[in-house]
Amino acid sequence: MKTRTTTQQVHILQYLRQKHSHPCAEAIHKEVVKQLPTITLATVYRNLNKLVEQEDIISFKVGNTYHYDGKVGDHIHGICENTGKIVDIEQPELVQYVRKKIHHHGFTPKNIRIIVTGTCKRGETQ
Amino acid sequence: MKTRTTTQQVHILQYLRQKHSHPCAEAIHKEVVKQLPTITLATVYRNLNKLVEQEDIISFKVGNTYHYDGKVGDHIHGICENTGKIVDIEQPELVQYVRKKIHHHGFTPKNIRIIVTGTCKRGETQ
DNA sequence: GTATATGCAAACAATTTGCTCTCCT
DNA sequence: AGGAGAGCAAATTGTTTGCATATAC
Repeated sequence: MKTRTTTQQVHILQYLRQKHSHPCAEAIHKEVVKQLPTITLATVYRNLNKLVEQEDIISFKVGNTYHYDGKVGDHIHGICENTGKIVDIEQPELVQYVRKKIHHHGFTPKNIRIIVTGTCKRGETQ
Repeated sequence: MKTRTTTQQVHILQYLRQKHSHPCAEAIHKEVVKQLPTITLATVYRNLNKLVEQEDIISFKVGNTYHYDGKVGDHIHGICENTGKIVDIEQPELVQYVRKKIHHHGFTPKNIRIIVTGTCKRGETQ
């Protein structure tokens, strides 16, 4: 089953690449529908699943909801309990180090998701 | 609203403390219902939520489902793509190290969840 | 005794699926 | 032309909730 590049897919991927928040499917739909008025939430989900499979984007759960991220490199996600925001913690060497340690421990890692709850700088001043 | 210790809660907590897998609510219900035939899935969920809030247990998502763990100390969860099992990767110092690094990076961490997909030792020989 | 927790069934929210039609290639 | 994808609506899954009754304190 060869995959086909559709307008919808292009828009979704573009949006995720450009946007550096970590929107959920509904937020993505809300945005993309502005340019493609007929696109449905189901289509957004189907495309997101495809993009994740192709490793063009990554996904992770917060609460009950999947969030999507156009940045695929190793990084850490921080969920600020005060601002509610999901922030990127760019520490690729740290993730690399964790990866190595886990491997030494006898588990061959593929994907590593590190999700931290706590407070970001902005959140602390609230 | 002061909390009350019920038979149901005791059984659920006991089960999670003793069992070192990482069952989901349904699996817990399946087990606990053997001793408490009238307990419902809703009650299991209510108690699990309470226990998580009280920090007697921890929870984390894999795929669409919450999994629960009676072990609350810092550790890493490995999801083996071959066996399907969730294994504990006991590396408390590593998690401590990650915690420290994240703090230095400007995010004050509370809970850290590290979830790795890959293959465990047993999975590799399959 | 009183209020919190249970059991039951119904509600919910996020995500998926079946079907028909569209439109890439 | 042929088939992957879109759109729509309905289904499914995991989890939560409202209400009457049971039970812990």
